[in-house]
Amino acid sequence: MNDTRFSSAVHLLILVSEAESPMSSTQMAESIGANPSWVRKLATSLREAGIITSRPGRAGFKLAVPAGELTLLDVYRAACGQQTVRVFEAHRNPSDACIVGRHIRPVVEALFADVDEAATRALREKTLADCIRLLREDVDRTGDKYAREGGAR
Amino acid sequence: MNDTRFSSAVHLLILVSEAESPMSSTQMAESIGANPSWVRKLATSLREAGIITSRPGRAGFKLAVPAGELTLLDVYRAACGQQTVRVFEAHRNPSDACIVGRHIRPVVEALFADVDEAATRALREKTLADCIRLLREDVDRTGDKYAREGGAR
DNA sequence: TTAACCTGTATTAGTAATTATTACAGGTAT
DNA sequence: ATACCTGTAATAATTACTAATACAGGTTAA
Repeated sequence: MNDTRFSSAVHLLILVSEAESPMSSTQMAESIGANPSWVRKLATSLREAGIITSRPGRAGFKLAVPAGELTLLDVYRAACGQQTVRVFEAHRNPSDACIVGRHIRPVVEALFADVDEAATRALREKTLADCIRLLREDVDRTGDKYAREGGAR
Repeated sequence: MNDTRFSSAVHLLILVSEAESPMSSTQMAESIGANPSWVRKLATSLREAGIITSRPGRAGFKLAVPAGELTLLDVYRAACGQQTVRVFEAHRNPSDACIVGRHIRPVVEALFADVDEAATRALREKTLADCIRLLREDVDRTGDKYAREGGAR
């Protein structure tokens, strides 16, 4: 997992939560800096997980859950399709001809499991509302205006 | 960072620590299931970090630090060239034309920093000796023989 | 009711990250 | 002096990720 789906999903959900007028996938893709089709696929994952709602033919994604109750672990699971965060990649072809090669897998898996669990726990402690709060703080800090160009975003 | 250097480095260090007779990079590459040249590059990183010693022209990598004092964070830093574990990748092109795009970076960075720190802490708590212990347990559990084919590996 | 825009999805192409391959200049040991 | 080794560079191949394109419907508003 070295993709940007999780990061983009957080961005997307902030847009969904905060936009004054409903945004289309194309508009969100422009804000995220990604491809509209890719964004729709990401949105589909979030919808299937029950995080947002959407309907064919009609702009207007909506949060299906209060931002304060949506943990980033939920977001991660939906966006990346994995129950637990996967921090490292195990080497794929250890040799069975060697005693170390024959037994390295469970070793690595046990180690990784602990790291993964620590990362997963960290994600569970945060919600989308925390993200929105951080964003607003940064907006305030920089003196930027929250509404701009018509207020839609 | 989605490569297998960390996982491979652990494997390599176990070999270095446990092999009865010194192994060459080619032998280690065979055990790891990777390319000899790539393994030598990995070994170079470990040597530069003071984790192992080696000399041109002569097989025989050696641990430069007691296995019980070598944390996996040390290994990670040497193998991957990063001070802290990097769990997620941030999306690269958020648009400055959008208020969310303008302020999402610090939000994402703050979130990621917490996750990274949790993962980094987990790595710091483990040593190479723990890995070797796990490996031996698995060897015992499966009834495999630790020495085999001459005992070298 | 038709034009404009939308979602959802599939397919293919492009790009970037990762590893393999090859090569070779020396060092070391038997 | 032969065989094997490390260290390193350059290039190719592979894989993972994203972009691009297309299109079948759904929806809205003039």
